[in-house]
Amino acid sequence: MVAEASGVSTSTVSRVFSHPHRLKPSTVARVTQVAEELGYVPHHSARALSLGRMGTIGVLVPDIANPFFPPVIRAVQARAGQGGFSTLLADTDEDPARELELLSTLAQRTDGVVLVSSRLPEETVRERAGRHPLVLVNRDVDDVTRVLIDTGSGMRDAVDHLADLGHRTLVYVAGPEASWSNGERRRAVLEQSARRGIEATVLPSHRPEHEDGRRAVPEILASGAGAVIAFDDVLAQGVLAGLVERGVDVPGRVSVVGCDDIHAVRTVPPLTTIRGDSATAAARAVELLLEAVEHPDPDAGVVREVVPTTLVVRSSTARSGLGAEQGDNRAGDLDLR
Amino acid sequence: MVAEASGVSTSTVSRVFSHPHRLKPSTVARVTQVAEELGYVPHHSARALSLGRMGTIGVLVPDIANPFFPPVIRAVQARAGQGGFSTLLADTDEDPARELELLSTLAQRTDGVVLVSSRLPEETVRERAGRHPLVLVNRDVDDVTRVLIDTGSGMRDAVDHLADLGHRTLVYVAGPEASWSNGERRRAVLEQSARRGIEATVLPSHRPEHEDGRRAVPEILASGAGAVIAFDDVLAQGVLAGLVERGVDVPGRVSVVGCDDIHAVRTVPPLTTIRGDSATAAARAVELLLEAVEHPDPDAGVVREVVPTTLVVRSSTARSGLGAEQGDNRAGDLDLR
DNA sequence: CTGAAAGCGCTAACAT
DNA sequence: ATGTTAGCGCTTTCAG
Repeated sequence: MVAEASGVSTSTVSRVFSHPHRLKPSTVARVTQVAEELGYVPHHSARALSLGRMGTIGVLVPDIANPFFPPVIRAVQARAGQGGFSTLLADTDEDPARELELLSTLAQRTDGVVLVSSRLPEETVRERAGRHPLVLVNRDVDDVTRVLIDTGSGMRDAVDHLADLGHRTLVYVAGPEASWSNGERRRAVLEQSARRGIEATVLPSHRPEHEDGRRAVPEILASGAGAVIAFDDVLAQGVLAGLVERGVDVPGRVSVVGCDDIHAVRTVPPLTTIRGDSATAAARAVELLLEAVEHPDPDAGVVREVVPTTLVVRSSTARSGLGAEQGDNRAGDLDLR
Repeated sequence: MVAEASGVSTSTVSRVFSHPHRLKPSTVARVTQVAEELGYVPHHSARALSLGRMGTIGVLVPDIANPFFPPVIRAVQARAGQGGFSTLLADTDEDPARELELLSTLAQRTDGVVLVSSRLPEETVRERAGRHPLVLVNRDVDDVTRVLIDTGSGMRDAVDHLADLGHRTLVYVAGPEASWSNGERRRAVLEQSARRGIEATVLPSHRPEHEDGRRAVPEILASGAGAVIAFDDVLAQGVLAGLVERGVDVPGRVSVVGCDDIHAVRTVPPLTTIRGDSATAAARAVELLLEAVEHPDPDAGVVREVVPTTLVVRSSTARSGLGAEQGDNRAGDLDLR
């Protein structure tokens, strides 16, 4: 190795880059100097091979273009960086097959992976977690370490809020079938609606995309419901757009609530939504993962953490029937197709 | 290695995973079988060390939460995946110091990096490109391979469009100072405005964030300009929101144009903007990078490619003075602070 | 078609 | 405080 041009052994050079404090300051200085001049940089793979560690963790998300995920990814990167780890990111495009494939690839290249909003079957997740350090975010699988955002509770608050405003009918615009969050949210909405005497219906299976929300509007109007709760803010915003296009007053004629409080998405009117601290959840997941990576303890037991949510009331929800007298739109009845 | 439990040598196992066709099908089958059972997976770092290649490229972007980048990142991942490479992603948070640091880290862990919208000084970029395969997107530095999106030309079209609508005054809401795109766009707006006899002013230095756009509104109104061109759609959407809040009619009283055609961002009214194919640009960048990685040719010469843009006219721009008679807002004069 | 042996660049005992 | 010596797990001539 060229760095011995500074008259020391490879071990010394190695130490300069790993345990500088165990060396005479003068040598450190000299070697650093020479290395700098020669543009020498420790070879990462060699280091990883020798150390038996990659210094890298992976993050797998369903859709990097969904504004819910960037803050999560950022938080993962930030927390991993603090621990001296880099982050490998991959996007599954909401496709379970691709997710499994990428998970395998990631597993080979990292010391552990944070799997966010996995769409994989429970058994598969459990099986993968057995082979490799793995922590879940937004997915509740027994025997696998996970950190959950309790949007179910937020949904119950949302239903209460709507009930308090006098609403008796509501539709839940569902998200991806394979999403655990969607299951939680739907169940919470349905149960709490029953409890509060609200008639709730579900419009199933939407990709969390603006267009999907927009396209759900005819059905929403056809249902005649006075309120809609969407799986997330992206869908909610699409619903809002579709409603506005048809001249339906929000919140006068129908109230809309979203989920996740994606502030990057500004709406008119500002959306009532459910806020959970996804960044904290992500950071916690990384901490749990690094713990498992750095202190592998066979019988450490898995952890299940839950971060709370709160309902943020803005201007997209109002008293039921408020807009009735406006009578300026019967769009729902006109444009059902 | 455990895989010799199948009665062959390590070389054979290695070949099973690299050049299966050079082996007797029966051995391949047997070894694959055993490997599967034992859950054996080739050790990535060892492979990389031996091969002298990582099988990974890096992407560095200023802000993963800015909707302009996810499609770019996706395109990079997709194209890299086709070439059998994984993708390492990092986010610089618009901070040059962090960018340089991350670039070094990435360089160690990858075979090459795609540097998107770099905020680094030209000299630094050139210097880094000398050490490591590097291709730029949205940044024009001599002697470094790059693919550019020609938004300058789009901006000229936008100015023409506005001029044709009778506008005589305009303000350009600038993006990050260190952004090459911003430089190009500002220059194009200024030059074309001069050419068309439009009086153009610049509101400098904004982060491409909704809030920053919103906050620029008082100054925009104070300028009395009838049109605003924003650095990008994120800022434009912020401007729109700020304008709406103050009851300023768009496009009646002021026309607004954005840039990038970030369709995830729906606005009311739909935004006139400049569309460029960022995904294609990103994919090209990866192709160029992989070419350099796979066929390192010292005197290959750098490449400079430009992808074109088009002006997409929607509903946020209209004839100058259209809304004058509405007289329902003098918000600009009232709310200057 | 397959085995044996050397080496990729680094780190970690083990000397000294 | 530093040099020596083995590997880390894989790929690859070179033999057979």
